[in-house]
Amino acid sequence: MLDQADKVFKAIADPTRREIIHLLVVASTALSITQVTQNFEISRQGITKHIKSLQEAGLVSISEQGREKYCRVMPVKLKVVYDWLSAYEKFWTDKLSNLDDFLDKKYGKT
Amino acid sequence: MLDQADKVFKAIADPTRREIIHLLVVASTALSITQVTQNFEISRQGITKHIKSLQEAGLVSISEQGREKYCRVMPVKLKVVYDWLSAYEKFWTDKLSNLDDFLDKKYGKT
DNA sequence: AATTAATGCAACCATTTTGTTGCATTAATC
DNA sequence: GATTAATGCAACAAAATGGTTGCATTAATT
Repeated sequence: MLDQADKVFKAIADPTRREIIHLLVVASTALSITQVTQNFEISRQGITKHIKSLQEAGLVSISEQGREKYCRVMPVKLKVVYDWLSAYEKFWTDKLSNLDDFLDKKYGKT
Repeated sequence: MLDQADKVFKAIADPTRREIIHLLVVASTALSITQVTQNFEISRQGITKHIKSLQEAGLVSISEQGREKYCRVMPVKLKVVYDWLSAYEKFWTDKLSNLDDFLDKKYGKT
């Protein structure tokens, strides 16, 4: 069984799913499955599968309303990715600390 | 053909590959394929395949030295993920800006 | 009540992924 | 020169992925 973080990483690995996330954030409102589908070239069932995987990752929550299912994005769930990345962030945000690391290693930590 | 960003997202989707990245960052030195393998339960060939996918994503660079291949991690390549995330970062870093967005929408932007 | 629209369910398919094993090759060591 | 160690190459297999289609169900509309 994949843990939640794993599901999020897998969910965002697919470009279509990243686009769905983007669409729902930009829409800034819940969209039905049909409405989501209209923004893509693939079939409704294809979209449904993607949404299911997003839902299992917690990235999308669904509320039923009559015969429609409204999908709302939960961007906060992307935080696990952000947290994982934060351990490596220093490698691109702070050139100086890279140099520090380098010098620490070369001349010994003070 | 997958673009580079896509390869990075796919590369980090696998937990073993995320562990390899972590191992190489912690090691803070290049490790041979055999050395990497010793830190996992799976076969050398399994590791080799993972390293190949990390290499194709640009996340690992390899230098040959005699009969050995040394793997060095290039964490800066994770920046594409960070950049993608930055569009959503506001949803967990700043509660106030969420409220601002909400009020902007409800009462109109000033 | 009949029709239409939104979705669910299931089967199917091709491709990719994640792993394995066996054997070959090449480089280092005794 | 023979042996050992690090890796490459190739075949294989199981499972997951990303997509399709056909038909059923349920809810809304006319």
